[in-house]
Amino acid sequence: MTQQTSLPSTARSLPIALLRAREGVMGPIREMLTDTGITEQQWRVLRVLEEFGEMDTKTLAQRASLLFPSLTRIAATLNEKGLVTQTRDTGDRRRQLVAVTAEGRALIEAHAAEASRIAAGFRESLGAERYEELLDLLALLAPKER
Amino acid sequence: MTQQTSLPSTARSLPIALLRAREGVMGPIREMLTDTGITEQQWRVLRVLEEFGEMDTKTLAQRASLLFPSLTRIAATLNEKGLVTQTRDTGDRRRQLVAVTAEGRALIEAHAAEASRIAAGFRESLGAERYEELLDLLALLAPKER
DNA sequence: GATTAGTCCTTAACACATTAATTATTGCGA
DNA sequence: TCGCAATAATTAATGTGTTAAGGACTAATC
Repeated sequence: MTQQTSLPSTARSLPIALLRAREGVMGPIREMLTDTGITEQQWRVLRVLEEFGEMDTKTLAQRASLLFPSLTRIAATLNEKGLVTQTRDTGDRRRQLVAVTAEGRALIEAHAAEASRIAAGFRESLGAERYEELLDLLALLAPKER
Repeated sequence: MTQQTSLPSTARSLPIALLRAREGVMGPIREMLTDTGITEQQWRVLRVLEEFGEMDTKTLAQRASLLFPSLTRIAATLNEKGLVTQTRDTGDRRRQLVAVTAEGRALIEAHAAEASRIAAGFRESLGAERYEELLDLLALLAPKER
């Protein structure tokens, strides 16, 4: 009596499908980032800071979808590159505030046109309706807020 | 005159949405894998080998969505654990063939029930129709075959 | 059959992901 | 105020992702 529980074929596996879709999407983006000298995660951090302004690292980690230990290194790297500042919260010295510098903003703006062109390309390739639908479906799978 | 090219809000960014969806999906799966002693990628390799049988590493890497250097390390690790075998192709000694062992198969079967329960859970939470639709949309974004 | 190019795989180097342990600071209660 | 739990951040350890370079073998060309 072998159990023979039917695992889904790897070809229709949701985790693998998500992985492969992300590979496909990141391809052109990685090309763009190559000549910025920063990584995909560093770009995400800058984007979030530019959109929402200075914030504490906990909020930053959530918005950029990064774990704390990763953010520690990334913030330090971006600081060394002069793209962000790190300051202690005077009220609670455990907390750290991060903000994008003028140089960081300049880096984003220098590539904003290409980045939005790439994003628009994917939107167009799926069609606006299916694209929005996809984003909604993906949001349903995201981890619940805590 | 600031340029003000409209980058999509990070909240509606496709790469970030894919990342967060994957986090959500991997949560329960990671829990399951914790007591197997193997990683998510190692599990993927075993799954592919169990589904398709022995194959060369190039094919294996494609089916498991892994880059070659990663697969080199992962196959070596799985070999040490006694979960796969690695043999040279006698016809072309550059090539390597990988196969799952009985022990590897046993590991999969020991967790197949829980794995398929998790997969079914996601399918149910979205509804079968939207679930299939999601897989189709994701497939459209995957890298083109070469 | 020696040179050359191409293919398969490995190694190296650096950055990130994940989990766990550690440090620094704050807040609370005996 | 002393200790102790809770929170914010860092460090450590292991494994993977990515790019580039290297090594081994094969195939093509002359």
